[in-house]
Amino acid sequence: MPRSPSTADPADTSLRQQVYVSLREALTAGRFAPGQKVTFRYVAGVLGVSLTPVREALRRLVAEGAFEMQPNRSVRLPLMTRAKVLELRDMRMALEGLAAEKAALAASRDQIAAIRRAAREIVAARSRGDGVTDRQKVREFHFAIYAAAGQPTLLRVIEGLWLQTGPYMNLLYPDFVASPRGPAGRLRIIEALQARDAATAGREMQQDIGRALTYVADLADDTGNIAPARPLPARRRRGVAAGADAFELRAT
Amino acid sequence: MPRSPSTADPADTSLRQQVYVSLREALTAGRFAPGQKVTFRYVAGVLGVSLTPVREALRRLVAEGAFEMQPNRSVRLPLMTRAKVLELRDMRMALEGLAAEKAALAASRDQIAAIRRAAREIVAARSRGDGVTDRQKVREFHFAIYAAAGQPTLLRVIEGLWLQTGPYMNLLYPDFVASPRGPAGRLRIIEALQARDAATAGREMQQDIGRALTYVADLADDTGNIAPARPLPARRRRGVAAGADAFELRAT
DNA sequence: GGATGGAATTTGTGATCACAAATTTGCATT
DNA sequence: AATGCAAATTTGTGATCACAAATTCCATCC
Repeated sequence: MPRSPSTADPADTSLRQQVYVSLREALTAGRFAPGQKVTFRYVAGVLGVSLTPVREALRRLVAEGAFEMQPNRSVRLPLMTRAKVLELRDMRMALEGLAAEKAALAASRDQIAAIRRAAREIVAARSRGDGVTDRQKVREFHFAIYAAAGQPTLLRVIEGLWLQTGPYMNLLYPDFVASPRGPAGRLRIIEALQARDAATAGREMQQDIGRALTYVADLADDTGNIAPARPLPARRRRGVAAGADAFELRAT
Repeated sequence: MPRSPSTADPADTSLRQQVYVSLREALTAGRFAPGQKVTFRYVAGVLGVSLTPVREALRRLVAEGAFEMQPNRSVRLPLMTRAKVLELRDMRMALEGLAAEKAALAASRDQIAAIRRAAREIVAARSRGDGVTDRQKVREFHFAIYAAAGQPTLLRVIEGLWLQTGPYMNLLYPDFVASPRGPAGRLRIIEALQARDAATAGREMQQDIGRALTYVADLADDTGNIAPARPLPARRRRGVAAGADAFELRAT
């Protein structure tokens, strides 16, 4: 068993890995617009490396579905149609439900404490209106559970699915939080983990994900346009294109 | 939606893709031994290409979990422990069950006919003792169903999971067939698809996979050794290493 | 005889180059 | 002003090279 079951191996210091992590973070932070074309040389230029590591990092992200390759051999951020959101919803319900079941059976006292802490921090951040911390802690809450399941392959696949939904969850963030989701669902999950009740933990996790992504699906049409209920603050236009913000290579 | 939802895009004529397909086939055919190290230059030499396309193809397979990268930065075929088989079993039950449900709702008359045909050919091949055709048709039967579900992302992830179990299913083939699996389960699946009974189709698919992989799990120990009930015909030793057979670049 | 240390070899990584496919640009024509 | 077409530019692909990390080999020593 490799030391790090996650895809972001901190022991890997290769440029390829650094580029991969940078792109992943930029993706999660919503710094690519839907349908935006990403060229190898542009990424290489921004990060100050040659094409070689960029190629490998970008190709990996294509393999993971985070980017898509077009027939004319250019790489773009995929558009998110309503059908694709629903497909991802059902896959995430199945796999993250499974992970929650496993976590209920395997989570240690310390791991449950960490999960509970993340849940508290979500509430705190949301009451402050701190969206960045909110999203970060939501992710932390979920992955603390999935890591506690102790299933490295399952974890890797779930990470891949988040990578595909991530950019859009971010794009729709204000609406997403306004959706009917309070801390109650999370508390029920934690309770089930504590009680080692795998069936309930799985079911509650499925409901949580199902509600969230059904809501997101209703914001997407069939042509790949995402339509936020309220217009987004600035520079982010719906539809294709819009200029890319630069992203920096994380500190080494 | 890309023309080919599968990972093996026939329209892609790049060397990278050809190397990827070659490695994939060699993997599925069991031409790599568990734990066997695979060097870039060896693959490049056998296929008569430079390192560049080999790197990208092999890295993609690492990203898909078909190979694993060691801390000393060499690429190997992962060992298959009992725990990993069980993990893959549960993931496959969840996702292939989901795919069967979707297929029950979406499969066309023609698609169901193709599924039925594959099921018949499995029976025929098995009665002839034709293992190669048997395995091929089993794969065809399953993927005909998953393709009928019309969910490209789901299909891609399932293909990735098969790529991880494939080499070992092959290794254990004689035992696997001897396991208590007849055509009955497959017929029940087809019946459910025909009746558009999603719940039953999903449940039957889960049972089929659950039975098969539980059986395989019992043949694996915790150290990564696969122990066939009867010794395998020849040159294939259990445990680490054993020389690699060459594999050829498919006709272009 | 087995352990040890350093040289020789193997092997992955990143940069660079040549080239062909795709895209954009710019100009001429209707 | 819209259209067609060729030149110019952009961009992905594959090969090659230099280099450092890892591995193997082999002589030497206890």
